[in-house]
Amino acid sequence: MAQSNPPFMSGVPELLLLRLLDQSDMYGYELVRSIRAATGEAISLGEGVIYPVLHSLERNGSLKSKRKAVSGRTRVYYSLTGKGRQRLGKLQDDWRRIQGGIANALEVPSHA
Amino acid sequence: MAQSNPPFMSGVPELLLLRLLDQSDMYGYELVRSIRAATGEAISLGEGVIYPVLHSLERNGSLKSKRKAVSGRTRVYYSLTGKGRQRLGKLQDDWRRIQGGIANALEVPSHA
DNA sequence: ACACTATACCTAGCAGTTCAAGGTATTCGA
DNA sequence: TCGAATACCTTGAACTGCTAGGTATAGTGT
Repeated sequence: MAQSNPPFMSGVPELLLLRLLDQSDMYGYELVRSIRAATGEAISLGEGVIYPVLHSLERNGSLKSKRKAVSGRTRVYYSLTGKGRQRLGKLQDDWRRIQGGIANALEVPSHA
Repeated sequence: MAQSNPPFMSGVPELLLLRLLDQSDMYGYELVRSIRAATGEAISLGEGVIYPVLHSLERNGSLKSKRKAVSGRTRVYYSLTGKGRQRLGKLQDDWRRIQGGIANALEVPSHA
């Protein structure tokens, strides 16, 4: 059946979104800039990445949304659910694991 | 014509390969196990990942290979070239950058 | 009044990367 | 002698994330 596991290093956009939403509710457009800021400009994810992730997280119950009209414009604020907080924990663990693994490999003294 | 940049978090298999080969010459099958070991079992890349990367690195001049017969079996040993060492440096910098960015985002005190 | 930028939402389609699953051949241990 | 381990390899597909669009409203400068 050729059932493929997700690539070993994926889900980072999801992790960052959940992490920021754990600190405060935010809307999509805001998250785009917040991710850039929170990572010290190291990571810049476009709207084409953010919105689809937001939608799939809401579909699976990790987020819930609330539309809010602000001076004529509509914003969709997202907040974490219990399931989302759980998901965040798992992704954080996964990340630390692979991050630590790579750190190990890199820390070994160089041959030169 | 829809020219896409590589995903912001790719090239880790390549990084690990180059890093290990910087320590000592190795052959493909050996690298598969070395990566598992060096990362403390955190990352496990199959032969289907390793061999293609090895070949493309050789094609672009980052590695050179040397066939060696060992008790009837043929092993292909790879070693870093100058270009490969340069490539390793760049990938290491890239990695530290994005790794640091994510660390920043995660280190901010949690809302809970 | 008009244009231009920023805000704010969204989707389709593709490109690049990694993965699973095979295939070949030799050697070694039970 | 039969299976597991060694050692090489490729194909095809899955998955993620990127580019490039699209809509609409509000603010700013001229």
